[in-house]
Amino acid sequence: MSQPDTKQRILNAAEYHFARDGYHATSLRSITAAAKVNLAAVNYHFGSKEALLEAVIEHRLTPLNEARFGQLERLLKQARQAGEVPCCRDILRTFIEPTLRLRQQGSDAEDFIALIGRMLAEPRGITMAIFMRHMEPLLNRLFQALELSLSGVSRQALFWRVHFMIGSLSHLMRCHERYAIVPEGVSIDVPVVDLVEHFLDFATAGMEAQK
Amino acid sequence: MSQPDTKQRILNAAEYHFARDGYHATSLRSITAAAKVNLAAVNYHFGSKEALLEAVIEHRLTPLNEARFGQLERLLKQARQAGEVPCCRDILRTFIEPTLRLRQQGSDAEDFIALIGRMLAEPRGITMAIFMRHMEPLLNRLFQALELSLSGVSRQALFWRVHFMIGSLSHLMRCHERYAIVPEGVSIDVPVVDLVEHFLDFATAGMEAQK
DNA sequence: ACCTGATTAAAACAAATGTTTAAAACATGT
DNA sequence: ACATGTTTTAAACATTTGTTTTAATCAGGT
Repeated sequence: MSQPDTKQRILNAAEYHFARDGYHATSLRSITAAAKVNLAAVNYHFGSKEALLEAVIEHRLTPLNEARFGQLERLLKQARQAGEVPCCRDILRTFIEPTLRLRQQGSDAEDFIALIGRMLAEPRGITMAIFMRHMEPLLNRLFQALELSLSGVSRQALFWRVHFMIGSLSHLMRCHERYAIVPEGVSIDVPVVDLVEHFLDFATAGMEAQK
Repeated sequence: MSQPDTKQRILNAAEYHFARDGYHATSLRSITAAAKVNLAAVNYHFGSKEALLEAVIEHRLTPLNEARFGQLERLLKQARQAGEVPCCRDILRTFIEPTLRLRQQGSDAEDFIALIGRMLAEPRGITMAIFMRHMEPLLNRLFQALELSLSGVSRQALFWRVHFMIGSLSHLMRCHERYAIVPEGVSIDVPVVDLVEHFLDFATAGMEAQK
């Protein structure tokens, strides 16, 4: 009864604390305390703090990226069969929707989404390297698809726009409730579906912008 | 010959290292080593590591925000006198241009811009609190101006779009040269003027997007 | 019941952290 | 030249960090 889930408990606690406080500001002791396991368990099961981070990433990012990849391929195939070019909004949706879906309450990956956001912002080094290794193929495919759809936008401009879009997304993922700069009459607690549409409104228009 | 600039040397070194490695991952010893001052000098001149961070922020962000504020007010006044409503692109420009100008090489605040980007991404706590305290008035004013210009966009939607825009900007500020996902035929080393226009193309379209 | 390998537990380790202390060096005004 | 307040220096401080060690505990097969 004790062994089976201790590894999982560590993963969950690590996810939570890495997401909340960042990699460097999180100590193994706070993780093991939250997971109610012995301090040495981390090094026993994962080898090191860094390997633990990679395990957390691997555990969540792999399925997420598979979902994103699958949806994108499906869309492209569908369009190809219809002899059309997929529209920008649909392409972006394949990337954004599976992501933000994880953000909704009770998704059990709620924390992870903040962690990705944070990784995209952490300084060069471990976190970024790990993250990019897992993202590169998907990002390349996404860029390729967008290039197909937005033939009017130069390669250079498209690159920057994707960059901006990723920035918007990572910022959104990172900021759950914080940011007290909420004007009157605005609610932060908006259903994820609405949030996706808000994002797609913004990002699609930005992508398609005429010079 | 020794006293006059030791404080400044610490500030510069701190700026560099905080920007490069983040607040938590930077040790006072690496700062004082780079600044070629004694370790205790930090606590003597600034009181604590946290206070040093605040000093760095204060030192750079105050003039930057004054520039942004000034440009925005000038624009609004100009429009008011002409009986017009300032266009979204111009409003955004007052915010973005002074910012990215610091990014260009040899601006001596090159590091700082990365630091802001990083602060916007660091977990709740010290950094964010310090940063927000300095940003809130300007952000409120910016929101107000945008609301005036984009009367067709709901308050709620506008809030999110500003959020996305800030995200794009902070991501851009943070990523100088990294991000190896550079497609063929794309150059990262683009003049700041061009970068500003790329950004404004994207952000303005995103802001003005029809639902 | 006993052995074997895997897991947990408590303690200790060495290294690095921010901060403080106390004395030395310096500059400045008289 | 002296005295005074400021700055610099080197050393030490108490914590905290990730990791390792050693022994205890557990589970399952024979």
